[in-house]
Amino acid sequence: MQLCCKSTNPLVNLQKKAEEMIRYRGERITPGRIHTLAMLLSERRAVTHHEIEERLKGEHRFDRVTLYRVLEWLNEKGFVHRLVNADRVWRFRANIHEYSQPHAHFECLRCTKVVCLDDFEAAHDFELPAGYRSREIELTVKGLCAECT
Amino acid sequence: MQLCCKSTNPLVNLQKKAEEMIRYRGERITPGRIHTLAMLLSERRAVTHHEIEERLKGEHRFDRVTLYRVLEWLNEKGFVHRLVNADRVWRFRANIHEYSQPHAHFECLRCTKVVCLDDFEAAHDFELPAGYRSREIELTVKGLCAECT
DNA sequence: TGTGGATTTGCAACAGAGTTGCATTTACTA
DNA sequence: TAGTAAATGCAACTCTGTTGCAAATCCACA
Repeated sequence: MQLCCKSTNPLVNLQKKAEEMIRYRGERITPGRIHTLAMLLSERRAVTHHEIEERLKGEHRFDRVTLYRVLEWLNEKGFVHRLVNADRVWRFRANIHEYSQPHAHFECLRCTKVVCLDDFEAAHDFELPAGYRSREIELTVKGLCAECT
Repeated sequence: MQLCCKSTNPLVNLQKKAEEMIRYRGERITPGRIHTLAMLLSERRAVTHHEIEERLKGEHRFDRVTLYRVLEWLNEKGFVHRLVNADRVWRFRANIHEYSQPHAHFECLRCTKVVCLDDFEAAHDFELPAGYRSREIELTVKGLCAECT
């Protein structure tokens, strides 16, 4: 299990990688998409819109609305996924490695940090009410992270 | 497994029950608390602030801020718990039956309705990163409810 | 039963995350 | 390279929830 492991590649390589990922799908390449996806590829934690905005401020000027739309687009196209925790703020994370593979999240009750627990197996069959159909299972372990213990 | 099973008791009895519950803990009785808790006791689904407001409109006039504060108080005191789903809106549910007992939630991807799956057993031990401590496990099954299938 | 004082309530104003409309700019196709 | 559909920037907006403060209410105690 690995947490928050920054890629060893320089960010430039990730920008190339992001560009390739988008081009491969036949979608339009824009600076917003490249920079945002590259940033998310470099980060294994799920990060907020605000955090992304702060981090991209240096290399590329961005309107916040544009960033919202880029994130929504990346989510729609399956490049990233998003989740919401107790502070009711969207958090985004690249889908690389595990396209559509379910995994659990850990949420720190004190600092509200969210990390992904990749080796979760969604092997549990749930008995649902009649007529209900399960599509995905989201599991969040809440507690205290190492810094907050 | 039961879903959204309205109590067979008339609402008046639930108001008495709510009052007893609060009095038993030595807390102050107010109309807001009684009506809100009674309403939540009658409902097994997790409901939003807005839904509660609508439903209480007839019997008791309420300021929305007061309702927010009542809900926060009920949550703090352990009479209800709250959860947030993909629409980033708090949902509240009475804790009766299962004080502090973990259970899963089902969230409909189309109508965003949330129901509680009571017979979930949080028997899964998770391998957490070093220094991390688990306090509770939240499990959400996402899919389509009977009406939306 | 009446009263003092801490709690709760109502109102207004605010805060933060996210959305919408629209004119301008950009990426890509032909 | 030009035309066009898509993406961007800006301003204004919505929606959920919060804060400050004066007025009303609850309840312990006399």
